[in-house]
Amino acid sequence: MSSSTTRKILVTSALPYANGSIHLGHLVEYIQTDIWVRFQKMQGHTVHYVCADDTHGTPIMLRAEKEGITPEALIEAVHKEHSQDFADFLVQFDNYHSTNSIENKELASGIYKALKAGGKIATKTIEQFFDPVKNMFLPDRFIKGECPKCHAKDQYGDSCEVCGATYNPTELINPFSAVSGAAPVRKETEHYFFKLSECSDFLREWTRSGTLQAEAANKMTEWLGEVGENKLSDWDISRDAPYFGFEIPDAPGKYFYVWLDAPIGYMASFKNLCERQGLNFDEYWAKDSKTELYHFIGKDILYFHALFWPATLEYSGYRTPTSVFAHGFLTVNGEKMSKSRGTFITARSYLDHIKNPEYLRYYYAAKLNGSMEDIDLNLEDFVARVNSDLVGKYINIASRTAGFITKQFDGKLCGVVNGDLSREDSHLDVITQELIQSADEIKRLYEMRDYAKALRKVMELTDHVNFYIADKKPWEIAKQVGQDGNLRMVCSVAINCFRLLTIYLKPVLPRLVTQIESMLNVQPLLWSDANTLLSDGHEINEYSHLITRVELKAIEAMTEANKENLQATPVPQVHSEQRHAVHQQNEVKAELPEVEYISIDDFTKVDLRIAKIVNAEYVEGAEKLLRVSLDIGEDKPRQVFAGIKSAYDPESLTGRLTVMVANLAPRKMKFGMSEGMVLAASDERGGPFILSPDSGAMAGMKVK
RNA sequence: GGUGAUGUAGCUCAGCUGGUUAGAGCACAGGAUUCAUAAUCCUGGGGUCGAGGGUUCAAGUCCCUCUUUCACCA
Repeated sequence: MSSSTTRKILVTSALPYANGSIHLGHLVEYIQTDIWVRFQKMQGHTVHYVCADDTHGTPIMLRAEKEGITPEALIEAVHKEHSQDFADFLVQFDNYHSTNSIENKELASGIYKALKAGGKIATKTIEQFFDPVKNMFLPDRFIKGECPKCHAKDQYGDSCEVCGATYNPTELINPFSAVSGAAPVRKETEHYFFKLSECSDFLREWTRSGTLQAEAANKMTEWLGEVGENKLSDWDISRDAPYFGFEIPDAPGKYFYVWLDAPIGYMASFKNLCERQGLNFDEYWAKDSKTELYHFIGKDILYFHALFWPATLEYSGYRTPTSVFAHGFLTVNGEKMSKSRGTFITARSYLDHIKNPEYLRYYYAAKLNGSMEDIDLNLEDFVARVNSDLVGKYINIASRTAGFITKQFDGKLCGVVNGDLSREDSHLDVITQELIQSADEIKRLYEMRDYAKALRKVMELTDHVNFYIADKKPWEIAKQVGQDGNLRMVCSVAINCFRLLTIYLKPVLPRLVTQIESMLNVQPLLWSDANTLLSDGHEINEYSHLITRVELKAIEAMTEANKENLQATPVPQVHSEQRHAVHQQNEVKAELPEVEYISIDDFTKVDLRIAKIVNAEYVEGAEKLLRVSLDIGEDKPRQVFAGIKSAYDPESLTGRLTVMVANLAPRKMKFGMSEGMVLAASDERGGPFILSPDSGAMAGMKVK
């Protein structure tokens, strides 16, 4: 069967960002990759599967600050959590490293120097938003404001979630920093660029050389433009301090943008593995490497992996990837994962409720076909499919025949390989042969990452084995006198078929298969074992239940638990500044499953004061605002624009006491400066309702 | 808005370069069976293949328009 020589393969999955937990969307990719890697290892090839946490960038820095810990402490904790999640889903990395590692720093610096020496680095002065309070430049995602198209409030600096418009943060109306709330100012800064615009010939060549799926290649031509047309612009690879990352050599205060060093993390993780295992790094990464290199990614980060990454490698003297395999997104019950529906499910939550990771591995595998199409996790279908295929069909084969062998034949099988085809029961050879002959087809499908078709084939074979058993009726043979040999033959055939099916399912169900190997009393199964059968007299161990059904109740409990989770997290978390090495797909904007507490210190930062409304009036041209003058015991009253026009007449407010935020950063509005904020309650049931203190409170008193 | 993909039985999906009455699994109904933690086997109902035009002897499959859902537009 296999005349193929041993291949040397390096495989990666995209690096998850160290800013949040692994969820079921992430797992599509890791499970897809892990199955492929296990499959290749079963072929006897030399395979190294490496990954790492993506640890740099503004969101990590700010989150660590918020939690009062160092970024290093944050990423170490997340690394531990991620590692455990992957291990529990049987994702078997050969190395799980970090982009904040010495190897990565050296490689990133080396690559940068090589690019610079090759004339591929330029500097340009650009203008960026700057937070004058926090003293830092702000990524687009950290600037919020009013959408220039539909005027929705509180939108991110890159796109509007209400109308879907995309724009530059400079176009936002009344922008403010999501970090400090201050109005950002424009400030010039020098940035470093990778001259991607000079790489289009190379990239056009590379993307056409069979490295990408057809759909992905289409997208590339869209990005690259027609021959002669240069649609690529240079890539901004630097960020200013403060930034959690690697400082650029000879450029104090300038740091590598997280996306520069993230994919280099693939190399760094492998280098770390090389150092521990004595492997030859250059054999895999040198320009003339004969080994294979594959990156599994989500389709949202194709841009980085099919343009920036190969160009970076090419022009810094390294080999380029053999292929980039992009997959689609995960939907749950046909929709985006949603916290309110309880379908935003973390890896840990799944394990807590469903326990068995192999159900999910099987279900994903049954859906994955190697294309960029999205896949749907339909929870009812999940239960039906897993129970029917794995318990009802596959495991049932062993369950219904192994007992005869152990009870009546001391666990000893008879040989089936030399069955005489002229015998009346030659059918048994037909079924066994069908299974053996399917090995190559299934192998081909795994290789192409069409696990859906591979498993459909395996389940078709499983059906055939069950037909066979129904046809032979071993339970009837067992009642007949003098038919022992026949009974033993039928069950031995079934057990042999079960073993073959087990080989085909091993990449998907590694833990279950380990148990089966022990029950069958065989060495760890390799793909080449599909050429052989169990010998005459081979002794198997007693069958005991290997797998239980998924309960729909467990699914319901899981989604319920995740709904509860949502209610505990009313505080929206600032979204990541960019897509990261792993897709952040379907991630709802309200981040972080944990409750976010603030300290008393955080609270006292807010200066709340009793304010006397000395005047209130309509603002010409404003639909929602009233101009309010507030006395808080200062020399002159504060001017505040409050969005309470819909609920209050100006006259009725004058003279009232209420509560204001006195130290909110002043904001220039269309109608003038607003020097604070009047607090008011509202939700879908009504409002706004401003607050009133009990009698005795005086203007200027601090509220705490 | 532009681009790409997507829409096939209740659910999840197959349908290659157009070719007989459109398929599978699950679910459902009836029957068989009892070795197997009701698993298995047989039979059956169920789809105007998103909508409308067109090309063709022949279209789920090619072309056009519209539409659903998703993504990308650095």
